[in-house]
Amino acid sequence: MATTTAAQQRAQAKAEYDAFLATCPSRRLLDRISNKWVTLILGVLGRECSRQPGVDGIDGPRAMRYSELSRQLPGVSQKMLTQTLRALERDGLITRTVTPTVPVTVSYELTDLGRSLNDMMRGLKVWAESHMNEVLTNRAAYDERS
Amino acid sequence: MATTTAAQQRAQAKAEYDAFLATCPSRRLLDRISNKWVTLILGVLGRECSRQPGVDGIDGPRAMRYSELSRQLPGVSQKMLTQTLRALERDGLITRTVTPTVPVTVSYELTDLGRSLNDMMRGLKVWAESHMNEVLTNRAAYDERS
DNA sequence: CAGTATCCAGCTAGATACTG
DNA sequence: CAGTATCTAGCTGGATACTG
Repeated sequence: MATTTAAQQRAQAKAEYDAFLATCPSRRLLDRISNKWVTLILGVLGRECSRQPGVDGIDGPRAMRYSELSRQLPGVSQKMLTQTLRALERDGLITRTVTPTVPVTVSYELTDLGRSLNDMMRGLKVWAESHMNEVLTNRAAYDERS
Repeated sequence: MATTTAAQQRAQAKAEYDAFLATCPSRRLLDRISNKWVTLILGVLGRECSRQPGVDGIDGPRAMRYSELSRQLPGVSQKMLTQTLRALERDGLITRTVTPTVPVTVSYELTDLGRSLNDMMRGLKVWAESHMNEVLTNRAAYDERS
């Protein structure tokens, strides 16, 4: 048979769609910010997010040391903290500054790009705070019914 | 010893933080929209996202049938499509309408809440389209260095 | 047509141990 | 202090098969 099968056509459509998604800026952005620790780190570095209970933060972006970040994010493993910080540095969202004291001092700070991202996330936060209750109500109602 | 150990204190801080995150609206929102198929389904139902190559869409929210959604989203498995549609319905973001023809006809449509979410996502899309290139450039530069 | 049911491979977060 | 290295358990997406 010289004609393509339905399965082949579907496979090709999928391949094209995957290629499209791989370059879609929105999808790439979502892939980055959907990570739990990414948003939390950006949050504490920019103090955009609600305060954690019992923790006082000085407002405005500022540099923070590795250990301080670790304390601000209870439950983060060293692996995830380091891994996430590296990824954010790689993307130019934060800077990593090493001061050769003994022992070494490392501090992290938002870049302009990182601050810009944080600003955008505020829109997301606003929507969440004004609509998530409705979502939760819907969810409860749905579960009730079934 | 009557005093708590450092490990105990850390465990408690983690528990408190987890509790905080569990109710944080922004986190809940991110948990919902970070899913690949969620954003894509909301996208095609609202026609907010860029068109897929070779696919023509009529603008404006409208109802779509299960099979049509399936065609618009090459590569989605039946399991994921159904699962995601159910989740969105549960959250009140889309409606599911069953018409008892033979065989049965089912159509999905955005609710006002779903449209509102789509509107918010447009902000995200704008940021992505104007900044993701910079992120990608930073990423490439970082990889170059190492 | 619009699903449901089941099974499995792959990824990843976290725990643990070690170090310049 | 600020990491690196390694191992594993658990979740989730996708493939496959079946159905009112």
